[in-house]
Amino acid sequence: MDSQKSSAGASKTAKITKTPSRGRGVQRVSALLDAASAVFAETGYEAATTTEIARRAKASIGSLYQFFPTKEHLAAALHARHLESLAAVFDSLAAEAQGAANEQGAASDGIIDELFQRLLVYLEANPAFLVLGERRSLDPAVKKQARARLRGGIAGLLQTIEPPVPRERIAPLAALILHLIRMAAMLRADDDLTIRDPAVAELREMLRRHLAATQVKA
Amino acid sequence: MDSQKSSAGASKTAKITKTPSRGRGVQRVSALLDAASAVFAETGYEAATTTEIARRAKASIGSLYQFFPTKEHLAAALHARHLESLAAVFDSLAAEAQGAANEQGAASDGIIDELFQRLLVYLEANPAFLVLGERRSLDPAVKKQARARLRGGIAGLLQTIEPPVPRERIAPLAALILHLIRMAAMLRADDDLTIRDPAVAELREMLRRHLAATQVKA
DNA sequence: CGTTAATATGAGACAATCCTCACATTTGTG
DNA sequence: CACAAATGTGAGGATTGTCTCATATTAACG
Repeated sequence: MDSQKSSAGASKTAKITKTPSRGRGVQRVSALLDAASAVFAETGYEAATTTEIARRAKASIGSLYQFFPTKEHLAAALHARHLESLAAVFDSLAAEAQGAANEQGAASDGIIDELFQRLLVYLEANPAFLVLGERRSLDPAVKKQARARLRGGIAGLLQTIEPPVPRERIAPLAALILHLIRMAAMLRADDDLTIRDPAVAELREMLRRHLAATQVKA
Repeated sequence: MDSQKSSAGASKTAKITKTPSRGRGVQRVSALLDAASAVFAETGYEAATTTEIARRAKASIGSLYQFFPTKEHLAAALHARHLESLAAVFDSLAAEAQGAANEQGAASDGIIDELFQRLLVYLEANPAFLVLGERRSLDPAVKKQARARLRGGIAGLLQTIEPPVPRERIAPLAALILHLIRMAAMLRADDDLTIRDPAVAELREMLRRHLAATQVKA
């Protein structure tokens, strides 16, 4: 919900975004973010126009700039919002893994399959997230932080599976899996119907095999 | 070298690009393409300006527009040029595989490793290719054709390895490998130093394992 | 009901960029 | 050398897009 980087300083033109304090404002912001998500997904970051976003949110441009002093701020807020949603996915998945562990004594490695599935669904439903995560204007520090957060979530899940994965492989594996999921999403969005489903199947099988081989069976 | 789509019709504003007929023009075109490659790689397609490209090529904007009637035409020509180079890589690799087959009786599956390596090197040396292949304005038909060409190259190599890969797995595998290589390139460009090399290693090991398991040992 | 802070509006200032055009220069050719 | 075709030039037309601002509307609260 926090629309701007008020805490992590170094904002050159310390332009203060007005956070809505009344119900109407909150709704507007939400509608603007929704519209932005759609437009960014359709046209990409650069080609997206603030005018079009405002139009779709049934707001005037002035209204948009009341809450988001810059197109870039709008993108940042939307990106942050998506990250929150993804964090929720990780949390629920971790809870499931925990539950399974308590019942059976150990979490299944199927949790990774489940993760793969859910993230894929999320990314297909919210293509703007990938667009925003790859846009040129994204502050490298923010990008790094976002990646670290996602990798951390995956690493957390990797730690729970049984038989275990060697400690030192967890970090690179998490990075790999994150990229694989993004790749699967791109693959589904881009490619030919006849090729994309078999290719995604091949990808998942490859990952399962690799994971199984990496777990220490001893 | 063919700068425009003179053959495969359906060009709406059938604007005819002037192909250089004198040596000076050929050099200009080459310099412009080089400059474009650099600028596109640095800033992405949309943020790249024709003015900057002309400046780097030490040409005037007028000169640029003499040979490329549109920024988009320039991008298309550059994309085509990169595709040619990549085709050359595939050819040389196929020749090697053929040579190895004649000497030892069967091509090694190490040829895929070699492919991976060479494409990775090419993509790192020519980041503009990825930029152009993913730009929003890229004609879907052209994109499809480019992908098919690359997949075809990989499929050709897959067919030569011994023990063989089942026929019906070749196409999806080729698609998968193509995406994996792109992913590896992005991974190297994007990620943290401490994570990227282990992650790429993990990726290559995963692919090797998957390939080995897919080959019919019988 | 009256005051005031929040929210809404859209014309247009300002800047950036693609591309054109009228004209200049170079170079191959008879 | 004379001529024509190819190539070179850069000011500026035309368009587009971000963001500002003066002003209008809404709604919470005593």
